[in-house]
Amino acid sequence: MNIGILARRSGVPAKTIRYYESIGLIPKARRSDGNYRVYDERDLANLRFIHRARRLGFPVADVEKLLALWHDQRRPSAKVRELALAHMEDIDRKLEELQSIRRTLAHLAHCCRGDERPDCPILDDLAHGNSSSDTK
Amino acid sequence: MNIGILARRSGVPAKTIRYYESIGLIPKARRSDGNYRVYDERDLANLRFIHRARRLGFPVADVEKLLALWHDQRRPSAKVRELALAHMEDIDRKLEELQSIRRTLAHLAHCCRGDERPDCPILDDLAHGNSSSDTK
DNA sequence: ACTTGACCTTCCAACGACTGGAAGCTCCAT
DNA sequence: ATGGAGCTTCCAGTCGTTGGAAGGTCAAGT
Repeated sequence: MNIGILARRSGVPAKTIRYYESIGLIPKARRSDGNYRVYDERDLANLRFIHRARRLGFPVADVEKLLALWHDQRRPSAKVRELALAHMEDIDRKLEELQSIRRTLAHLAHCCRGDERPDCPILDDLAHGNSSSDTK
Repeated sequence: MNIGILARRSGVPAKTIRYYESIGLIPKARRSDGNYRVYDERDLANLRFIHRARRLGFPVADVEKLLALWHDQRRPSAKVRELALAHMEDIDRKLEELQSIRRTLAHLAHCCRGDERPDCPILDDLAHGNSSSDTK
């Protein structure tokens, strides 16, 4: 299987597969006579795993750990759970920040008439920081 | 006012102020005899504006537009409102994605016992994508 | 046999928004 | 004059790709 097929079947772009090889997330691929990378079903399974973990927002470093745990038949599931929970806390922090920002923005946009006139509470807030943009 | 003072008073690190100058977000500063950057209260007001806009998550390109509108006495507030609303839509998209990821993660972590045994629904899901990690 | 076009290779650069660090200059107080 | 804080420039690194150039390979069609 060439890299293009692997890309289509895994959902990971060829460019990204090469990148993953370059940073050591996946092993160096065997090469054909014409120096093309050659892959098999195991590589596909690996890449699908990686793709799903990335879509769940795990950083590449975590994906590496998850892969290692996946390949380790004797892993304790506690370690995986720990990684997932830590990542969730990260997400919760981001959610809270985004929600706070969203609230401020919604309030300001609501206060702003949004017409041809120049007076604008959004700019006033950015300029003087009186009200709600002090989100932390 | 030297760059260190400006940094302290604006909340923007000196390094970042130089970076903003280098990308043209703020004008090139006047220099002292010893080639130090010299700032005044207007620069401080500018930087505070930038700092608040950035904290609200506006990308630097938007901050540039907001700054220009702020300096334009004849701006229509509609333009500012438009920028703010577009940014809010962006935030809403991110919120939805994060929330979807969070739900999946919470479900998986809930299903995983997290003990010394190797069987782990989180890894199973990443490996075979049966359930809920197909968030889009 | 030759040509076309799709696919592959490597390498370098860019994205966004900084941040770190090295090497060296300036300013002020002691 | 010496020390140390603060400033200067420049280059590199962060994170995870992505874009593009220049060139090699492969299979199909004429």
